[in-house]
Amino acid sequence: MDERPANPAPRRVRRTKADVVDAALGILDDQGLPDLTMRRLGDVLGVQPSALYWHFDSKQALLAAVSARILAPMARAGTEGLSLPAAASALGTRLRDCLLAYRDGAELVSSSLALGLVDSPLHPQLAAVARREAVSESLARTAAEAVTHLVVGYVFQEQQRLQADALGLLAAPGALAPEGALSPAEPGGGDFAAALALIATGLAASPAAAA
Amino acid sequence: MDERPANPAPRRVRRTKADVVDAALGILDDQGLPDLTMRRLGDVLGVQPSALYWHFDSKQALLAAVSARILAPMARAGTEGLSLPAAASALGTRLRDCLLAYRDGAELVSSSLALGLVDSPLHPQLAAVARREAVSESLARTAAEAVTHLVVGYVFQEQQRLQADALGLLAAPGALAPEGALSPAEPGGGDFAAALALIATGLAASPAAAA
DNA sequence: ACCTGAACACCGTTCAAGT
DNA sequence: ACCTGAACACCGTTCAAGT
Repeated sequence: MDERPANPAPRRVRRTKADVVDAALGILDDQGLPDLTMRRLGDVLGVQPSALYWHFDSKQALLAAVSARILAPMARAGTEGLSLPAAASALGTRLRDCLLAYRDGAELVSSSLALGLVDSPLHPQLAAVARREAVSESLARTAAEAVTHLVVGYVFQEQQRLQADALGLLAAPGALAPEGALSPAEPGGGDFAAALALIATGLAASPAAAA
Repeated sequence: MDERPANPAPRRVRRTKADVVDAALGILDDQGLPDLTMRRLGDVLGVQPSALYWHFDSKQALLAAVSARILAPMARAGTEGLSLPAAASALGTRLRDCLLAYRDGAELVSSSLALGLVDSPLHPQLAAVARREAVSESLARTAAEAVTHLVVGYVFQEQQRLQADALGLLAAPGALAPEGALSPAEPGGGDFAAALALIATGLAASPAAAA
């Protein structure tokens, strides 16, 4: 995955793919996705924007690598002893945490996922659970896709609201809302858990034929 | 919603908000979202790009109006005699049709929805069903959000694949895939229906206390 | 192998001014 | 009320050339 040579202690002065992704994650987290431009990234790395095209074919490819890094903790999630519904629920919660860990994480991952530039974060684990539990693998795939879309959609909305509220706190001209309720006119808040449970319940009630 | 004066047959020569949205939908459908720029839209309307800022505060506001038009058929969907799970399923299918009706429809609606610039397309109808069926309104809201995120996520991915395949058919350099299978390496295809059924099943099995 | 410098073909938005 | 013209401050990407 990296073009670093085989000899030990390479003492690089040049940037590597991982360095570029590091810098991009930094910009993403404290400036947001719209400010993650090739020019700003070049500035942070002390390099011309055009230099980035030696490391990545395009900005989309770069963003896919950033997405993969955001999703990396998903590969280390344990599902030992869990049923398929329980695993789907646990992995959905964990995916939400991964996306919330970086500003605009859900928006970024959403598009990398839609473009097929990053792997489905839940499928390998849920497929393994299905094999162990003698449940249909196609049900596992359906569960992975349903939970992924649900979580990404929820967190996308959640992160936009977080930023809107943050701007509101700084830029509200006259009447600030009392310190009680955030976002007064906003209807639906945090029933993410209820929605995730809906899918788990559906899984538990599904005719789970053997693979 | 429109600034057209009250007298009948106004014989306008100037553009109205609806005209701008019409033109935007045209560009969207046959050039795609990345080509829906204020400059191209000005060209189509025979107007300077800056003129669009008299009709809309920003490009985002314009895109929200386009999203609302794409979602307009949802308001005319009937749910008479349906249970909450059946209504959720039927409306989910109809939402998919709305999004598929325009190129990049899901991507566009996804961001308008996340930014809170467009109304939830399923909530009013499902809330009405819940009242009629004496089911908790919070369950209806959860169902509306879950189905919406699921459908939008699925169709987003679906539309990206459609375009990738279309490009592949035109641009494939040497070996074209045999006319049998589209997108050979693509893993999961069309179990959208299965995922939607998962939510409906979960709804049917939920403890639906009265509102 | 890794990067510079310069260019190309664009963007969204603002704003004074016109009619 | 509706729009022009010009400007501002940006974009992603390519490509010859350097080291």
